[in-house]
Amino acid sequence: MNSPGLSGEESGRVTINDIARMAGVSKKTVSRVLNEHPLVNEETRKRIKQIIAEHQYRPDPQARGLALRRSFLIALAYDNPSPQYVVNMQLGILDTFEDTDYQLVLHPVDRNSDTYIDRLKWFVESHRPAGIIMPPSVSEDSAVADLLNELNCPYIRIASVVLDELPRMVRTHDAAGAAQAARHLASLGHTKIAHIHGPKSFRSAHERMNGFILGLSEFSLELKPELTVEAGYTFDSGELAANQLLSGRVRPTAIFAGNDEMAIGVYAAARKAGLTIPEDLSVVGFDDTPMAGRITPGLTTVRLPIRDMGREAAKLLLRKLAGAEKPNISEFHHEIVLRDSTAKPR
Amino acid sequence: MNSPGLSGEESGRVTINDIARMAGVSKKTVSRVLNEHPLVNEETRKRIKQIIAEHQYRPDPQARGLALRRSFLIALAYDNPSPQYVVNMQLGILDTFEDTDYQLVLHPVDRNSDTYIDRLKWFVESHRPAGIIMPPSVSEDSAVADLLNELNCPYIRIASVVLDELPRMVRTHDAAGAAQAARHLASLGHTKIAHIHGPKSFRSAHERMNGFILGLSEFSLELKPELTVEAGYTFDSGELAANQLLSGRVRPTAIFAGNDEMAIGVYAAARKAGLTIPEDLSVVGFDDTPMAGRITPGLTTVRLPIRDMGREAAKLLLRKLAGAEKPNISEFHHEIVLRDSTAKPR
DNA sequence: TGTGCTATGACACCGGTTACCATTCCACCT
DNA sequence: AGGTGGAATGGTAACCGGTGTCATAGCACA
Repeated sequence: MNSPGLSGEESGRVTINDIARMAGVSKKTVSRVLNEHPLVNEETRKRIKQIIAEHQYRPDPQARGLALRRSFLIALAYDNPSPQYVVNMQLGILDTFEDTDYQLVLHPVDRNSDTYIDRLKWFVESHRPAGIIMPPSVSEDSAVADLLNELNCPYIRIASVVLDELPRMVRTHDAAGAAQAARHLASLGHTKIAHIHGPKSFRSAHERMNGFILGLSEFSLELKPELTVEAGYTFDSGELAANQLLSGRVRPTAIFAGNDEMAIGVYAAARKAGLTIPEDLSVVGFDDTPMAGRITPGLTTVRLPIRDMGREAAKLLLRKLAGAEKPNISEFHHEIVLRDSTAKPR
Repeated sequence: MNSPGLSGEESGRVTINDIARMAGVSKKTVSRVLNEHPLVNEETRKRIKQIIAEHQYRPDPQARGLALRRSFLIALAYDNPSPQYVVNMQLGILDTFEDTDYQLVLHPVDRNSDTYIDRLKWFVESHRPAGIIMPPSVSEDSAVADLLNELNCPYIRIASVVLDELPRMVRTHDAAGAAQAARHLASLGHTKIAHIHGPKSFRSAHERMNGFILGLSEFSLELKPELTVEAGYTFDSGELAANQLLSGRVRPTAIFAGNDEMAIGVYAAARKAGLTIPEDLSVVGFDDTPMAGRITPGLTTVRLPIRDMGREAAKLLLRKLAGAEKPNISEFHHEIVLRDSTAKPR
């Protein structure tokens, strides 16, 4: 009814050409408005914005991407086995992307395969994602980082240690969190304290163990080698490790597990050994998975705000894409969640 | 060293023009080969394929999408609150997409917001996904289906009931699974059997209850109204419902919960009431979440192969995109997993 | 009159696809 | 034997919907 001389009004999609025609300018000017280019007359800008709003025009991301030689996809490259972790990370990232044009695509990585680097390369080369977010342990993989640098693909790493010369990452303080666990157990009066740590290939496993040792040292305690076992961050491996500890020469009165999964494994082992938690054995986990609150007795654990971290990682990435030069680190701190799995030794 | 006369060899990306030049044909012919068009000389086709392979040429999905007026994105539109479910669904879908050009993007839906339809519309219109996969309960939302039909966007629904005139979906048989649970409890000798069902807004909750009733009826048992409680598929609501059941006039000797979360809530309630599982109370869940196997005693539950379902949903979608006209349903069946939470009543 | 800045447009280009046309070759018809 | 129609094949140009480069017009200021 309005905009006379417009032929394609009924043909479905509104394009930049339509907007340009209606505003009586060239499409280049509309493009300038879309991209917040400064050299546009204020009047013109307002008029075009008005028309864009009226017609609910949205530039086509594919066309834009083609011209810009990049897409509006952000990939999450992950290999964390915990559904809880993965989902919360996704949700956090999506929170940030909510009103942007960016879409989150999933790129699970199997670091045991011998093609994961090729697959990633292939993905980046052909889909040209705007950026990549990597939680541990992909974030700790230098082969991946090298590849992305080579391909000039922006990325954000989430890790518990500083990994880049030019740091651009979300940093957690696993060591500090583990230290809290140590202080808690030590202040309850435990002295025979054991630790089940995660696989050596995970930096987080080291961080947590070192932090734990540090925390103990504040109470003049130390972590004895015979009370230290490596496991695989899984329930079964945790149970196995606990069996070993509980049947050893010195039976610990408290166990700090490197994650909740393994802590739950400790529960199973304790039950089979006829021990009651927390009376006979105190247990502390790490992660605060939902299960920690569901199980009986409730598991004392160390919480990390995964969703917030995802949100923040995405924000850092957007800032980088917007051209921010200043490198940046966002720090996140753990919080110990006291439940019913810890008590004074008897 | 080879392909003389080729100027752009070093300029980064291999394009369809490069391939055409090397093969001495027009890009149209290369395009025909890429799209499996029949009218190409067999010799030519082989030569071109050879060159494509040698140079690892991959057509740019964005350029392709622009020309085809669609993208190579498949969206997962979901609102299932269980991380376990979501992650396995994602993994299944990704299994299928592994060697295709399709990428999985996440589109969580909040059906309580009053803008979720607009957001979905906006997404589909601007990103033109090649298709959408919807698990429950989004799959049961007719407003969503109507929208997608209107926008002419292919989709696959995953649900426990047949929803489309022209069925194209992955179907589960929640009723049959629930019937297995009923048979199991009945054959152990239970007669005072209770059911905690999920929210009325979920079709699955109805299916499970109806199937359970059907299973009981085979043993001439019925589900008494006073032993039937509605809850919200969450841990807390399950615990609450169990409290109600256990303090009622007739105390049940067995409870079938509509999902594992609620079943774990029953565990908590039983413990607080001083009841031992399975001696005093048998419990059956639904879903077989990882927690079912971790908790003590192990939870007897009904398993659904989520990952397989995701894989299959993606396959159906690809088939549809490839032009298959025949409507299709893939059926999945449940399997009861016997653990230690059920026993004869005493 | 020359210089420099703002505001805008013309046009090629991103890397594919499609519509349409031209050519060759062969079978078939008169 | 020569003309004609159709299948097989491949070329050209336009197009998808944006962006970059460069040119140009208008105007203030020196």
